Amino acid sequence: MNSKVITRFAPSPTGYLHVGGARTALFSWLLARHGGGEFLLRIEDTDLARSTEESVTGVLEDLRWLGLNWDNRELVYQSKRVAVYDRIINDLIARGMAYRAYETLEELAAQRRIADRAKRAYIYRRPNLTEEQIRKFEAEGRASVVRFVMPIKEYRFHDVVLGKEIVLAGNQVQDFVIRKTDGMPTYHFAVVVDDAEMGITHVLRGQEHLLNTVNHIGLQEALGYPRPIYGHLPVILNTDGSKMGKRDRDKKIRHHAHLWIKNTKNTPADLARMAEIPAERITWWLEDDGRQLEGAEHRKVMPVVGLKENDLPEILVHDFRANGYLPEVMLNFLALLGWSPGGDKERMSVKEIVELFSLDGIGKSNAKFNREKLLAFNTEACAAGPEDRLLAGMRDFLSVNPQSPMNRASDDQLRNVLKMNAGMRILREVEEKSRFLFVGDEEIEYQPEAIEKVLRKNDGQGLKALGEIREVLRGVVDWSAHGLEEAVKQFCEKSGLGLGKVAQPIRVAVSGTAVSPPIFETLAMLGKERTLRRIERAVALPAARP
RNA sequence: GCCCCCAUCGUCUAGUGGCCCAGGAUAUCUGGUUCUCAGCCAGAGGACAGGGGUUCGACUCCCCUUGGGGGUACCA
Repeated sequence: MNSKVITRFAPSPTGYLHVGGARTALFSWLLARHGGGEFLLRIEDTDLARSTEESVTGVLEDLRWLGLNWDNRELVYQSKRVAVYDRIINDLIARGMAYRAYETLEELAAQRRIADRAKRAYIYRRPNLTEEQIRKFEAEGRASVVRFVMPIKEYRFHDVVLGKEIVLAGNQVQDFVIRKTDGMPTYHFAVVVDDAEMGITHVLRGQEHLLNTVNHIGLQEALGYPRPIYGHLPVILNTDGSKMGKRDRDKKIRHHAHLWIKNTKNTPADLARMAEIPAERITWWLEDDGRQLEGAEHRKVMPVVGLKENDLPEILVHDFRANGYLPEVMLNFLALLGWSPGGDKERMSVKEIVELFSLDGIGKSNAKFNREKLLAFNTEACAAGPEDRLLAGMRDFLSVNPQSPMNRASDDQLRNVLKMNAGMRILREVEEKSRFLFVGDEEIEYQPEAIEKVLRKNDGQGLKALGEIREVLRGVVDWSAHGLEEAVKQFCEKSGLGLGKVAQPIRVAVSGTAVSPPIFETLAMLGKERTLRRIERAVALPAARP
């Protein structure tokens, strides 16, 4: 009975789920599913200031999209369990294993500075307060935290991912805070209590927690809790080696900010004004590549410098969804980021991954997130995907892109579009290449470069061809991809024009761009009437740049 | 500064002392296919960070150096 594996994912709802968190969740989920165990979800919202219900909703939705289902019907919210934590903390205090500490943040910072100047690590140890001092602090109404009396000794634990014993010397441990001035427990305390109460057997988490584990062990020993098995996952990095989620987006926005300033002859101060951010903040940011803006500031700067959300590299699970990656591909790719079944096996279904998963296949070193490979995986999955799978994927993609005109398409139309777009890499490409099929004939926006290059170049050669092919198309009776191909190819042969010289002008006329699905299928789907109307409109375009 | 972790092609990795002058994927390059984009097909180049040990034998074990990452919060 006690051999049953119980794992958990415990996000703190301070933002949406990013790929690092998703991978942690995935590995915990895999560990549970592989052994027929349980996977539980808990919301670590002890940081009242940063936690939001909105991000809880978002994280849950992303997990559902990925198919990482959890087994507890009732979610555990730490913020709702303060009474439980309080009881245990008060008991620790009564037993002399925890105590109130009265230093202000400033006082602590000053002590750290002193240690820093002496080139020592700052270690907090219990100050010797007299009864009288304590009474005075309390009388002053001075705020206090509760610190745990961390037994000073060497701590060691086995890490299943690293496959080794982690040792921390006694002089490295300190009395850490377990209850904050606002009355909330710290992460370190709540995590220990909840893991024990939920019967968690295996804790997989990011490597940033590696040394925190000794604090948790200290607490477990004081409270008489069993120690779960720990495994600390390597970090996922950006291509430039920075931590994933941090730098890539900032870098791109900064780049565009510089371009914007250069091209529009504006100043950083103008940018600051238009983005409604203090000018000092913007100049501070722009003058050093090592500096970064906050997410909220990014969102203000982006529209000013002409960037849209999906111009930025994807970091959040939701970004990948909104760009049209398939969740099972994300899972496959994420699983491979730091784990391998051994041998040459790479493309796996979720079921296979569950079957093959094991802790000792997890790597120890940090991995850089490689978008090209993910793209290749997605391309392959799209090519292999059954029609219904792709249709469902497309519907899901459209549901998170409600502004797309393709939301108007029927299932049959979508199936058709999907088929025409064989070779797609992500569903967003399908949308971008085919959306023109679902907008009104008068709403087609011609791209200036396309007009120039395909229609006007060489004395309006394209326009001329377009005028001629219009007549041919008017006479086409069998308006199917096949019938159209026959008619157009015949025309090409007769007039000595390459197919490209004819297809491109038609493409621009019906889509407004130089890129579309194969032309005959496209025209067949658009229908004779709409095709001719769009060609009319294009033919009427001025022959030279106005 | 102090503490901790890590180290195979550009990237993700296989490899657990001889099967490896290192395999796969992706990216790159070359050629082919094509009405655009994408795709597809064929082929090529590309790595054991450096230095010491241990051993008959090290990519594999040990040590040092270097490099990368994490922690050093009343954030998680």
